[in-house]
Amino acid sequence: MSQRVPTVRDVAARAGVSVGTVSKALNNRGQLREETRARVVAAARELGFRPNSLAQGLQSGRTYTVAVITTDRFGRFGNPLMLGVEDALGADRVSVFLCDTRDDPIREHHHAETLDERRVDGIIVAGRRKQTRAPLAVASGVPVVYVIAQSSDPSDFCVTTDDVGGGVLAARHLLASGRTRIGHITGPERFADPRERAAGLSSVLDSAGLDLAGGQVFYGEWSEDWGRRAAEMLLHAAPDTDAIFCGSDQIARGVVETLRDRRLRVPGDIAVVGFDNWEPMAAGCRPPLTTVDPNLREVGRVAATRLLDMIAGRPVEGGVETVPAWLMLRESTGVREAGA
Amino acid sequence: MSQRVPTVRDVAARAGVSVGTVSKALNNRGQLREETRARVVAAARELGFRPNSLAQGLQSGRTYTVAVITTDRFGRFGNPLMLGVEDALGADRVSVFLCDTRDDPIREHHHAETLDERRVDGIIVAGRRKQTRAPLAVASGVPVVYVIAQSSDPSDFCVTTDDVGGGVLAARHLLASGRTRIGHITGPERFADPRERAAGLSSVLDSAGLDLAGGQVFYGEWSEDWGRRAAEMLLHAAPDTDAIFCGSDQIARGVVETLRDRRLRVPGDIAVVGFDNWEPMAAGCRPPLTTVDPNLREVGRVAATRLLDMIAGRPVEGGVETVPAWLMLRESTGVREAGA
DNA sequence: TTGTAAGCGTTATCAA
DNA sequence: TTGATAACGCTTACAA
Repeated sequence: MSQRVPTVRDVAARAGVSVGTVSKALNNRGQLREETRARVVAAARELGFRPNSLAQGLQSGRTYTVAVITTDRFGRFGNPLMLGVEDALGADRVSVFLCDTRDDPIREHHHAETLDERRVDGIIVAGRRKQTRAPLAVASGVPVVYVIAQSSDPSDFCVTTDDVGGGVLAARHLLASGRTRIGHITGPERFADPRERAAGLSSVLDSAGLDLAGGQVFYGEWSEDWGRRAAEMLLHAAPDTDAIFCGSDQIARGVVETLRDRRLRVPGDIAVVGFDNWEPMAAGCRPPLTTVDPNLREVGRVAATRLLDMIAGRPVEGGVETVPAWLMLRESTGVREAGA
Repeated sequence: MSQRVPTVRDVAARAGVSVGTVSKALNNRGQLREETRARVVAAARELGFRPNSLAQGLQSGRTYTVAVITTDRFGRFGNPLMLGVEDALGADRVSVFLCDTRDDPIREHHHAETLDERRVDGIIVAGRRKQTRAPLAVASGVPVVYVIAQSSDPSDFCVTTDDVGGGVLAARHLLASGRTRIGHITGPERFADPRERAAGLSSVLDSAGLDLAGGQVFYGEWSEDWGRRAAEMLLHAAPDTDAIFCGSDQIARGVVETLRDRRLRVPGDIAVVGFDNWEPMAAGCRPPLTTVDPNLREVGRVAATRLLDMIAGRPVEGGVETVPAWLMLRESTGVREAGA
């Protein structure tokens, strides 16, 4: 099976030089006759030589490897984040260990140990929700960047989404489209993310001298079903509602369904804004959903970039960096139909 | 920043023994006085010693690392697969490099090179669709397992989903629920996956002496919108249809929406079966979708297990191993309501 | 029972 | 311009 892989020594022998020369030739270091360098390069190619990165890492102390520890790789959350991480890391030939803790502290600890042993250059710890967590138990000296969930140690660096800003974005857009009776249906009140989104909405409504339709934020679950039920409740409390901002695209789907059942047109009678920009959910909706994109890909990119900074020894201040959200415009907030 | 990490030498010094003794003590090898072993272990713990896995790998030729090369980490596909892979690998302290090619051959080649250099123990190449692809261009001798997309080299090993079987499952279930006028709406005809699902359905209908409602398979796109449009077409062609098997949960969502618009009850008038068991789509549907689960987690588990076999030198025959699908029962195929 | 030393595949230093 | 040689941190014969 496992045939012998050529080493610098093999290349050296074939090129008729010493191993030191091979190393210099292949890494463009030191002074070498051009002819020699060419001969070495040729020999290396002929043998299909690939430098053993373990040996390189052992010698250099750098592994060109970072790990992403995530509590959930399911669904909408982890994927755009990973994309952004790879955007930033890919250029540098940095490879990514993916570690899923499945929300289990034991697993996390286990992974942290393994990563220590593997001498990764840095670690990105990604949480699913905005909350404070204990710092990762890893060898001191290894750079760590926290994503979304931030470390309880204020000297740690964290990058996160702008949920308040997302709420503001949605609210301003609805006001600009001429809506004034805006309701809000979202996830569990015990989580910070939905509370921040609601805060963003409220701040805009306050400045405009408007009240929340239905007189309250409808906190509930992250499900379509909650969207359906809450929409009933909201419309019961405030039948003249002309817009609903939803804390997730899933909730928005449920809301839209209820509206359709009630023969209310979207956006004709009621405009709907979602949150997440979870493509299959938002684009598949009828009508397609205008929704706040939390910019997770950019979050990932920023996290990885800062991590590279730290690895390179460039100072990165502790604290939280917030990445702005943006609004994906689709039809659910389109201009009111003529005659509506 | 980067403080010095303790080595065997440090542990040896602290325990007052030699490095060789440390190694033996920590790895339970050779004959050692129990007292000495304990002293070494204590010293190691006090120093927070973690063996450098690069050095271990260099020396042993094993890195306890495998890579998963995937063409798309988006959405429903990659996540359950990765879960299964980690199920099988986790026990062994094997870490996973995640490489996303973004469907770009250049990127794939680039990743293959890097993985060669890193001396990964094995590689899982995951495609999104059932098709034949060129073998991964990697150093000979490195075990590779293909997932879903199979290698054109018949001596390579591939594990894949049972789409024919999935179609059979759906069909039998519908027949068993008393449906006889079954239509089929699915994805693009140019892909093998939807064709196989259709073949499974047809085989069952044939044996039962039944025809496909609407007289044809409705091939189209993997979108809700296609589901909506195709449902109209199907009902136009065959108004007495009493069940629709859909090639994806997204399509099924669209179908269900059209049925609701037409005041047709699901499952009362028409039963609907989806494909994928993509939780948020299928469970969020009203009514929740009965759907074929292609068992991707198991596919991942099998792939990783076979890869470990190959790495361990246990022979694994080339060819394709098919993992059975199963049916997730929800309400969209429930018993007909009384009086319907 | 323990210590010494060679070797894994690189890179880097210093001589030649 | 090139070649020896010593690290890097570990495991493992083999010697003590």
